[in-house]
Amino acid sequence: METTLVPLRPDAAGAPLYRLAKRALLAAIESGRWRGATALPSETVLAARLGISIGTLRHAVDELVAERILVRRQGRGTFVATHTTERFVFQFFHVERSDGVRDAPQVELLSFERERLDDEAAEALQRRPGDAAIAVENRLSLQGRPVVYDRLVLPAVLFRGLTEKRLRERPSTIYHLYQTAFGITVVRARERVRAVTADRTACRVLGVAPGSAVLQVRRTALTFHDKPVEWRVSTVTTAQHDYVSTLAPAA
Amino acid sequence: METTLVPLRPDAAGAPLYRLAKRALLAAIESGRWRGATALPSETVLAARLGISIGTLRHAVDELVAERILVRRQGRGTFVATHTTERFVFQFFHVERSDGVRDAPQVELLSFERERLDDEAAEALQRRPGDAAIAVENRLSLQGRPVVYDRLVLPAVLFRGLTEKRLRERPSTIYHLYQTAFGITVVRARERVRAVTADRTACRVLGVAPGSAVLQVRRTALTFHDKPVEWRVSTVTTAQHDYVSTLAPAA
DNA sequence: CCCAATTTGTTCGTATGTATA
DNA sequence: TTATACATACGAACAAATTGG
Repeated sequence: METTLVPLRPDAAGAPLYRLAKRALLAAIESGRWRGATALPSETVLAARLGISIGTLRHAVDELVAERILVRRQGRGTFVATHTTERFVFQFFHVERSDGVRDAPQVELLSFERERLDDEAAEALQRRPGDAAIAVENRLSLQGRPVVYDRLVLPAVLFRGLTEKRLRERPSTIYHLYQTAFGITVVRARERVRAVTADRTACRVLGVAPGSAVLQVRRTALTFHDKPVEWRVSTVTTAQHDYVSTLAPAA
Repeated sequence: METTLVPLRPDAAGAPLYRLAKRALLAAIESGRWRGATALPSETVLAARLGISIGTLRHAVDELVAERILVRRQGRGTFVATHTTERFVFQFFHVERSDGVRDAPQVELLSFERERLDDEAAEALQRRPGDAAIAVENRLSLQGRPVVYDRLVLPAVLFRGLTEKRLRERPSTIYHLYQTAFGITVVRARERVRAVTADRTACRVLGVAPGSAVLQVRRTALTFHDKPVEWRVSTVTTAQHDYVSTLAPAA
């Protein structure tokens, strides 16, 4: 599905030009055309292709940068944001040591299974209960200490060809694998947190005492247009760590 | 301390003009000159006063709007953001019903006392242990159900003249009171969440069973230049509610 | 109800500075 | 050094929302 950048025509709804430009860019980004290390065409070229002024194009790109979908680098170009370890840690991983030290977690794969969506996962993923799914369990450790027990559920249709081996041998983060191997870019996530008492599995995986209070984080990871692509329930020991709410825009 | 808007002069560090403009605007905002319902001078006027072009001024204002310090309204003007109930609910209150219904909480004042800063509060507020402080306890209910038990600690120096009566008779949110009565504008907050077992006080205030798991949220509320002005520990029952992490920039 | 004044929102164009390869 | 890319800054014109007469 190759989209082409053509001169923009006014919208029925009367949307401003820069939003039309944003939509056009987003469609091109979704098509995967600019994935990887190659930069987008320069602002001059993009503006010319879309038949708009450079200022208007910049307005569109500004918004995509604010949404962390694009990254601009002066002198180099504009790129589709990739899921490097840094981005994972700072945008999607919200657990850090109580003294404030942030660190990338070490991940251990505990299980990989094919299953069916239960009601909760189905609702979160906007699919039907019983649809084919892949369930993955991970243990995340910080400074050698087990801290998070993750259970991921993925719609099988979106991740055809995903095997335990591929998951195990990925060179970078899971979201980076989604992006490079399946063309699925996670752009943001919704998380809801509650306190529960640790169940047997959590006790075993995290080594906490039965009955201790742990955090349960329910995450829906979204790609473009807020389409859900992953459902994840994380159990977090907060004996020596905290869940940190994403901070507001930087000064 | 009345600051004046005068033509900008280049910076020693070579900072861009729009950042100098932003700093100048921020200083004027902090001085309290534009607090309340009155709009800022129009963009044309501000640009003229600062001796810069309208585009450059808009760049500066754009950033302040992104940081939720200013609010623009087409046809009306630009205003200093106020702590209305809406802003409180959407920017600073992170608890909502598990089914996703967001609602403004009803607040009950439980206690109001003068005390001294303990080590933890002192560190969070960047003050010395033993400094004079005011401690306030609140119970927040949603749909008539007690959900949050808040304990606030305020440095007494910043809130001279704060009495139980004034707190009780405030017409709007607590942050609105800070803003209007003490000239303290909370612009953002840092929160760290952990799971704990409810202590006696929490059980009594929230009516939960002893030993149940509850959330503990530690918040440092910040004003301009990230200066801490309030330390708050909230205990949240998540039997029927969730703590929702602030969502990324909207599409 | 419409008109006029005011204010922000959008769009265009141009020139120059700064970082990178 | 040179070319290219984004960053900053200026100015102008018109559109859209709001307010008050």
